[in-house]
Amino acid sequence: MWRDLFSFFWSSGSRNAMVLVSQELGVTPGHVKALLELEPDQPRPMGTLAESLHCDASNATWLVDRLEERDLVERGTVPTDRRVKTVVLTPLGAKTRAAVIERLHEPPPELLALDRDDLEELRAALAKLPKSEPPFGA
Amino acid sequence: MWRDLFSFFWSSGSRNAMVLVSQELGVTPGHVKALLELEPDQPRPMGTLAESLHCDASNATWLVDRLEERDLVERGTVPTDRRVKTVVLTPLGAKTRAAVIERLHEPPPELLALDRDDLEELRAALAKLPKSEPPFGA
DNA sequence: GCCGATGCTTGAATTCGTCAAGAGTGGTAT
DNA sequence: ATACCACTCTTGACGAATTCAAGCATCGGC
Repeated sequence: MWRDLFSFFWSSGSRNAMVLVSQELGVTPGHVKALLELEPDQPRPMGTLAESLHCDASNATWLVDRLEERDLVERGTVPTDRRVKTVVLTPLGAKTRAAVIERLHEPPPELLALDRDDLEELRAALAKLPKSEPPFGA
Repeated sequence: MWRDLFSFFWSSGSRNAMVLVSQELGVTPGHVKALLELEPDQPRPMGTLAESLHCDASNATWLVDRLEERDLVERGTVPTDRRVKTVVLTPLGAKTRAAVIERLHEPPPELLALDRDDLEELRAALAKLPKSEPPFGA
């Protein structure tokens, strides 16, 4: 049962969807992961970014450095605490992020092979899955 | 719709299941990826291994080197073409691979939270998915 | 027997990830 | 205020994973 779902995911392009997408858009998988964690016009402290990326603070620094080099994000500060540095998407960053999400949400061909009824059935069943906080894009 | 499924995989432990499993078993994620591509007692040329791993030939060389160091695989040759080197699981390798598969197939807690009816519904819907050749373990 | 194509390996460079140490700031207690 | 500890981010060292360019041996025609 679970194996069906897992195997499907593993075999379909979904497993390395992010790798493929990042190649298409000329960025690295790391860039993509980070971009997805940032909401447009919503600066975020490095710390919470590292946390939701499940990685070291120094790794977050490195990632943001790479993103900043390519004008995808900008660093900022908060007046209340001069220790924290924030990260926010630039217009280019927001655009790239939107493209990534658009591209990631394209269903794999395996799913498109299903007919309308089967799709609806699957949809209904999936709706029962507990909502683990959606990672991006509502 | 597809987004539900994708988001589920993304958010649930499944995304880094391989990382966790490899830590448990004392191998690296790279080891795991490679092990899953090898059938026991079925030597495989490096080339096709690299291909199904979607990686460079030199990367495959590097990976197999690491596996060989740990006695998980052995290199061999084919009599018909002395250029190709084959890779085959050792007994230890086969055992490790089985453990990995066993562990990977355990469903994530999110799924276990569903009640029996919902599970059955999901199962029925998934059964309609086209069979993309199962990557491992029947 | 030469010559281009093929299969693998080697070496350098890049990305990603962790850990240890440091610089700067904030908060608190004396 | 000053001393001290905690917190945030950065830097540096290192290992894992990945790619590219170059090299070596071998194969397959011609």
